Amino acid sequence: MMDGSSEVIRQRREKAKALTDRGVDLYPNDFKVSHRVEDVRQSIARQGEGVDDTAPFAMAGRIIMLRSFGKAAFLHFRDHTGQLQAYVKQDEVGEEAYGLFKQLDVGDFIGIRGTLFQTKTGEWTLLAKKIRLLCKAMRPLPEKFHGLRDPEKRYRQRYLDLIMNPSVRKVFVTRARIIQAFRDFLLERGFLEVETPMMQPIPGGAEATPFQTFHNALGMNLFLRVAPELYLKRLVIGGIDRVFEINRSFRNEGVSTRHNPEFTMLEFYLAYATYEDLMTLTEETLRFVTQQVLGVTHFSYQGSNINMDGPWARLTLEQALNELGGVDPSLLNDRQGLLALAKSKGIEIKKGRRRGKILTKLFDALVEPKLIAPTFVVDYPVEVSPLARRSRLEPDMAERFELFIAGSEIANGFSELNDPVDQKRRFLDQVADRQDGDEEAHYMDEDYVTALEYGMPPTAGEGVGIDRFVMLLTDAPSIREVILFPLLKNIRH
RNA sequence: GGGCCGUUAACUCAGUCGGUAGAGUAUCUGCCUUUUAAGCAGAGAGCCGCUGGUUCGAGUCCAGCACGGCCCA
Repeated sequence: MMDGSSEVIRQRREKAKALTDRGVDLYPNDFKVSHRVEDVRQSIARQGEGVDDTAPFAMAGRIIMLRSFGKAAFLHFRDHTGQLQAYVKQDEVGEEAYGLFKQLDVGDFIGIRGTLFQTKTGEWTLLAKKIRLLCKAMRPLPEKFHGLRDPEKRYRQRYLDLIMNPSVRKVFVTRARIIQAFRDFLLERGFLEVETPMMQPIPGGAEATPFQTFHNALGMNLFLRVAPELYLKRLVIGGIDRVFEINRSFRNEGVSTRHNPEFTMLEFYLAYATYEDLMTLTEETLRFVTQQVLGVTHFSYQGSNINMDGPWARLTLEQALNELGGVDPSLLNDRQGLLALAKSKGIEIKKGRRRGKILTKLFDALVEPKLIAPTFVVDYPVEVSPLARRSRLEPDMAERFELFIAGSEIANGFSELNDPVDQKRRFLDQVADRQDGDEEAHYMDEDYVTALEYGMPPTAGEGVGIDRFVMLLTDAPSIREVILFPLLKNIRH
């Protein structure tokens, strides 16, 4: 258990004490590394049989496997770039050093000076001339064959997960490459990357419940942002007319396989563009990232084959509800009828919700799981899109789309509302919704309206759920598999 | 918030009808100087998630709680 009194841990402590008693420093920091495992692999690949077997190497890493004989041993050690076998024998290191070496365990960090040779099976191996302890591990690693499986331990002690499960490490390398590919794509097109406040006096930019906090010195309530949107648009007003941010937002909601209270979003804004332009750009971006990371533009996600080649399907919200959700078109403008339908499907709609909200709730339950191939859903009611521009043809509709892949919302974008008078009216509607008990409704943001009054060029903007997209490209069944330290409850005793 | 499932050695897991705790790996001891989940022989290791209840007796049955997983809202 975690109290450290188990037999294995007691034995480690005794070994550590025995080493200390013999004058061994358990935690030195003066070992200089000349080569990483990757360097050795590359040099072998380059030189093949011609590798110089007298060249000295100084290498370091964690012992991850140890096969010990009487007076010799094979071990595998690992650094960030890979793992390599080493051979330690008494004839080479001497009796004294070999005696100390016998006290080392799997999990300890070591430094080895030696030369390369091939074993009789042809495996390139570091023959130790000198071996040193660099850090004593006081707890044993999980078992080598089955690894660490308990999901709770994997998340709470992610370092063990990373040591024991190579596929986990691969997921997070892929995650980093995905983010890099998004960044490369946008920088290439002249976007400026910025950072805007995560602590906001008025939370805005999404319909979501915020976390609240308090600044002591300023005596000021603050919210963790639910989206960076309103700040990024202030930057567009300030003349940065291609701008993006990749960072955390926070929503005070339950956790699930698709929701973590803190999550990573890409938001970008492009002036002189419309939501139509944005859909085209979204296809290009996501195809580019997929191609960069996977080398192809198709992949399998949880048994579904996903092809990112375009053009992607486009459906209006009402079409989707009708054709995929089986909602009778005559009901679409009948609030009472929609409420009855929701009730019959077991979908909870809180009191006083307007028609648009009911439509999107029905959509989430009846349509979203069916949108497997990349699909844009367009034409959302204005009342659920308080920051989006009205359609010129249908003023009750917003120029807005959401992108769905594998039954999951991946992106949300629209032509931005830049009419300050309309924006103020929309905020007032949201305030009314909030008074009707909708905790997710927007707050009034007078300062943002003032900013709009200075003039924002016609602009289109979008948010992309990075964690969800990483799930797709890594075939992860849960968002916790793509977040290094997902939020878990404290263990109470 | 609701439903179902899980929690046993450091790790991965068994544990029958309620009868006093098992395996593999790891660890420890001995042997072993080219192994590949090394091998052979031996040994030690447990708050059975927590609290209560039923019972002569609970890992096992019941209730509550905690944490986790999946599904639903």
